[in-house]
Parts: sequence; C-alpha cells; structure tokens
Amino acid sequence: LTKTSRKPPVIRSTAEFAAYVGLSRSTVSRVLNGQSGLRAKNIQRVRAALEETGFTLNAHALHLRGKRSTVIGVCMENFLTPTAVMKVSLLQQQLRERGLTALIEVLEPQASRKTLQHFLSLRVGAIVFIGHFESEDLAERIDDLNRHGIPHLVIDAVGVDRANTISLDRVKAMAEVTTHLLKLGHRQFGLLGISGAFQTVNDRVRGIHQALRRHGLDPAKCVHSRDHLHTRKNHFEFGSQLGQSFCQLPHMPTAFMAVNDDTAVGALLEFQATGLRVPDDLSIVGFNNQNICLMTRPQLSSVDQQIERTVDVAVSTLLEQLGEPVRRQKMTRQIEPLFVVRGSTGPAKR
Amino acid sequence: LTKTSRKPPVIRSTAEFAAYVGLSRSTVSRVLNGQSGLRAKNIQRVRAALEETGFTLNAHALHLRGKRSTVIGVCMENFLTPTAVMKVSLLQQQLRERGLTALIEVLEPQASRKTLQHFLSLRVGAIVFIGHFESEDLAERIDDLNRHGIPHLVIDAVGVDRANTISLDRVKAMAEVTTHLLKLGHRQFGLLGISGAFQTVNDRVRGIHQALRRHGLDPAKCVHSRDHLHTRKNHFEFGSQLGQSFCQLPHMPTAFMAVNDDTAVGALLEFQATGLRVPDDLSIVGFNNQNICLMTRPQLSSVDQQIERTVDVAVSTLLEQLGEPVRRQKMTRQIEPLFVVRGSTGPAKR
DNA sequence: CTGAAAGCGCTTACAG
DNA sequence: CTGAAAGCGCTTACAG
Repeated sequence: LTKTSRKPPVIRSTAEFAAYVGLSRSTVSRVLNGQSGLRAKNIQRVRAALEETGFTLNAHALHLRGKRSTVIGVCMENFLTPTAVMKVSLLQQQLRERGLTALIEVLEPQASRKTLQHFLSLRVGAIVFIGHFESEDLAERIDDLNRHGIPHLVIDAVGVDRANTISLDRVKAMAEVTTHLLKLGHRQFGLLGISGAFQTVNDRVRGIHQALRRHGLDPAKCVHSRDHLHTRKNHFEFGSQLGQSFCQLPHMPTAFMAVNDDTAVGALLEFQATGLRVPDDLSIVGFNNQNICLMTRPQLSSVDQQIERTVDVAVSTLLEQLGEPVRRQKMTRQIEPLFVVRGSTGPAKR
Repeated sequence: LTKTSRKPPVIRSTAEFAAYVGLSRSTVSRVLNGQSGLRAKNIQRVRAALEETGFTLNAHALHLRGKRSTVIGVCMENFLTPTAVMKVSLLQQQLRERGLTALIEVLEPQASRKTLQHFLSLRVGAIVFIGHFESEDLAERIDDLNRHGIPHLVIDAVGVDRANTISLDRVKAMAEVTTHLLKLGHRQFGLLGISGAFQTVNDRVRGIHQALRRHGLDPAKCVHSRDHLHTRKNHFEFGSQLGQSFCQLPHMPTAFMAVNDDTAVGALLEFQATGLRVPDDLSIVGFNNQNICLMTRPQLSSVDQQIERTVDVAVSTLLEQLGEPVRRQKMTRQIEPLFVVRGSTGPAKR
C-alpha cells in the first residue's frame, strides 16, 4: 500500500482498522477516545489512518458497552404546523450543541406505540413530544416511559396526566389580547375556531373570560361563537365560512379572536370582501404570529409563541432530567407569550 | 411473584427476560423471532411475559449480529418549507408500511459532515436528502457515501454531481405555464424571484424560454426581471418589493411568474394595492400550490409538485437499491408537474 | 506504553 | 424440542 494510494479500503470495525494501522485494537481505541499516556507516533498514525479511511466507530457496538445513550427521541405530530417545524428544528440544533443527537420520528396516532417501541429498543436517553396528540394515547405512552425509567418532555400538548409539560401560557395570552381589545372600546367579541375539547382551547377561553370579568363584563353576554355551524377541514376555509356566518348576524361583534393565523386571515378576507373595513369597522387578532400575518392589508395582530424561549427551557429541563432518576412528581413550566399588535386592531366603532 | 402482580419488573435484556420466564435465552429468542418447532406452552409463556413486562429487544445488539440495517437516514434542510415537511412526513409513513424506519435529522450546512457521520456510525441502510442543499457540499457527502457503499437518494436538489436524484420536471412545468399565458394573449412577462445560481432556477428559466421560442418569440425581448434590485429575506416581502418595482416601469409586463407562492402573493397584494385588477390588468402564477393560493382574491394559479407521486417513486427507488450493490451510474427520475389554473390568470388586456 | 481477554445483548449453528 | 457456546464491534480493567 503506497502512501499516495487514492483509494483507501472501506473499514467497518476496529479490528480491521487496527490491522490497517498495525496496532492492537486496544491502542487504537485509546487514541480514538483521546486517552493520555500513548506514544505520540502511534497517535499520529491512527489519526492519519482515520483521515484516510473515514472510519467511524459503530454506534451500536459503542452503545452496547457504554450504557447511557446520548440520543434523544423526538416525536412530532403528523400534521406539522410551521410553528411545530420551527420547534423541532431549533430543538435539534440546541441538542447538537450540547453533544446530544435528536432522532426525529413522526408520531402517527395509530402507530404511537410502535414508534415508542422503536425508541425504547434504541434505548434513547429521553423522549420529547412536540405538538398536539390524542390525550389518552399520549398518557398511556408516558406511563410506559415512566415504567421504563426514561425521562420525557411534552411541548405544547397540555393537560395530559402525569406528563412533564412545557407550554405557552395561553390563559395569559388571551387575557392580554382581550384586555387590549377592551381598552380599544370593544364590548362584543367573536371567537373564530376557539372551541372544542382540547385543554389548549379551554385555557384560551379561560383567559378571555378572566379579562372580561375583571372589567365587570359577563362572558355569557359578550362572547359569541359560530364554530358549531361549520366543519373544519382547512383552517383558511373554516375562517372564511365563519366570517360569512358572522356577517349574517343582525348585531355583529366588533372584535374577533381566532384560533390561529390561517383562520384569522380567512375571516379577514371574507369581511373585506363584504365591504367591511379593518380596523375601522372591526378588529381581528390571530395566533402564532406566522409569516402570513404580514400578507394581509392591514397586517394581522397576533400572539407570538416565543419559540426560541420555549426550546431553551425544554433543553435545559431535559438536561436536568437526563442524569437523575425519573422524578415521580410531574413537572410543568409555562412560557410567557408576546402579543404583537399590528394594523388589524383599532378603536371600536361607536 | 404472584400472577396478579401489578408491577412487573423492567427488563432490559434477553438474559433477564429468560430468567423471568424460566427458559433459556435461545428458546426465548426463537419465540421472539417466530421460529417453528417450539412447544406451544413455551410460546404462550414467552408471549405472556412479553405483554406483562413490555420488554423490547435492544436494537443495538440486534444490529450488531444482523448486519443489514432497516433504518433509513433522512436529511432534511434546515429551512423547512411546508412542501418539504409534507415530503418528509409522507416518506416516513411509506417506509414504515414497508417495515423500514426513517430516522430524520436536520442537516445544517456547517454540520453536514457530522450529521452524515452519525448516520454512518448507525450503519443505516441508505440515506435520503430532502430539500435544497449547497451543491458542492452535498456532492462531497455523496462521494463519501459511495465510498462506503451506502445507497442514497436526493429529492429536489437537482444538478448535484454523481447524485441519484428524483425531482420535479421544472422545465416542463414552466413551459406549460408559459404556453398557457401565451394562449391567453400575453407577450410581456415578469419573473418574480426566478433568478440565481441554483440548477432548479436554471431549469425553470429554460422551460420559459423553450415555450417562448416555440411561439416564435425572443426571450431576450419579452422576459423581464427586477430581482437584482432587491434583497431576499422573506419571500413575501421580496414579492411586495418586486411588485412595487415593476409598477414603476413605463411598460409593465402583463403576466408574472413567481419562484413560489409566497412571493406571488406578496406581489399580487402590492399590485392590487396600487389599484391594478387581477386578472383584468395582469395575470400572475405561483409555484408549489400551497394553501395560501386559496387565500387571495382571486385565488392563485400555481404549479403543484405532486408530492405523493414523488414520494412513491422515491420509496420504490430506495427499495430497489437496498438489496443491490451500489450502482456506479447515477440515476435520475423526473416527476410530472400539475399546473392548477385558478382565477389569477386571464386573457391579456389589449 | 501496549496487548490479550472479558463482557455488553443479541442470534444461530452445534450438540444433545 | 431445548440449551451452552461462539461471535458481532466495541472498551476497559488486568497483565506485562
């Protein structure tokens, strides 16, 4: 084998690699692990051969010896919102910076057990769930994990029994939005898509009611919803239909709060198509602060989920748990929302 | 240990599991692998214990014995478009149905080597790249993979040396769009964001020119771009600026083709804000056929990438390669686009 | 300073 | 029909 050989062999084990270098497996292993007390010449030789061959240690063999895994399993929901994608991407980046590897799998509702089994069989160090999942199903999975002593973290899916959760403070978010609208003089409110059995929805409604009561108003009299009259297939279409639906009311609310930005945009365009002016005739607020908030005229006021902060907290929580035995008490942390005011909210028409 | 014990032990190896069942590791292993010639009673016992304990075989040990891995590494680009997310999600679903597992990692430009090393060390069966990557960097990674005898597949990032590629036929897509506009009487065309060093962009421009020449027109005289006057940070904003920019021309084109839907929507809203009517005064076409195409009035004509078909082809290509030795000839397949005509394209103003 | 040997958790010839 | 033993690719006491 000449030094100028351009085609080094593909090496798949330390045994082969040691033979190639001309040293024992032990010595090679020690160099690879950066141990001290080795002849400089040997270190050089191993390093050079590593460069030449591009050899990588077999992660499976490595794990079989070393017990503790540096791999974190990430389950993301199958219907991915841009917000969720951002979280996944940031999470992986931050874990990588701390020497951990995130392995992502899409969690299908009907295959959740199978996916989790795969992570278990990989003996991952911890599992993170990002997104909204079927609550009972998720609770079962988390029981499994607890039994196996594997720490977990749920981002967003609040209200799951025994789940360690990090989530946006939705009560606070909606209280803030509502207070803002109250100060602008609005007294009649329309909800767009804020209904249903999710805990996240309950929290948002609670925030709205809280703010209203603080202003001495009765939620039952000033909050209106038409969600029950339409079907949700696509957020935008749903928003359009709700917009139309509200226009048919004799006394239309002057302020609207939507479950997300898509729904808000759907309604906004519908209102404008009817000849209503925003924010002169009515105000409207989205949720998530996505790019489409900038795509309407006027631009859409919306609640920002503070994704970077969320992921920061998630990662540090994860690291704390990683060393420790699994805690018996469930842990929850809330993230402060940021309400971004733009042109779609203005003083109530008198 | 009573039969009604509610808290079965957590078992982490076949040795422990075999002891729990009261059989040898060999027998347990045979049951787990569904081999024939075993006493029915023992099969029952193992199955029951499996159910009780939730034991999973250690994937690492499994792999160490079994050589061939059923894991496919998926690299997705760090800036995820909704289209890319859809592809990743569908890909994982389809691989799962075929007994393979997709492990996803976000490929950061500066860490591409590290990510690939991780997949190599996991000894994955193949690697799929989804999205747009730095062409030279990707080419290097693919050389590495070829050297290691690991099959790969690139979805979307066309024009990479020696890469097996599956991509949308962008030449055809744009030829079709252009022909459609020509038939509507348009003769002057504005490009919105269709410029730059990417092969995908070259292909699209080629398609446009092709169609023009077929109609006896000189591309140099009827295609206009203002991309060089503005900076791209966010597609939508970029589209707005381009829209403004075109409005300042003495002779404005009557038909516009955008690099993606966001850019098209940005320009469309800008045109409308200036008082121009779509499609009466001008026509505009997006790309990707995302949800936002439905959010404008009129709705946006756009090119659909046919994601399901793309993933289908990707998976079958992957399965073909998985058994075989790595082929020396690079392989490319093109997917037929679908041009979806909506209200934003109409007869040219005379 | 370096090497031979044991062991991590599996499966599969090889005996019985 | 079932069990003891070897071996996959690593690392780390244990000798030398």
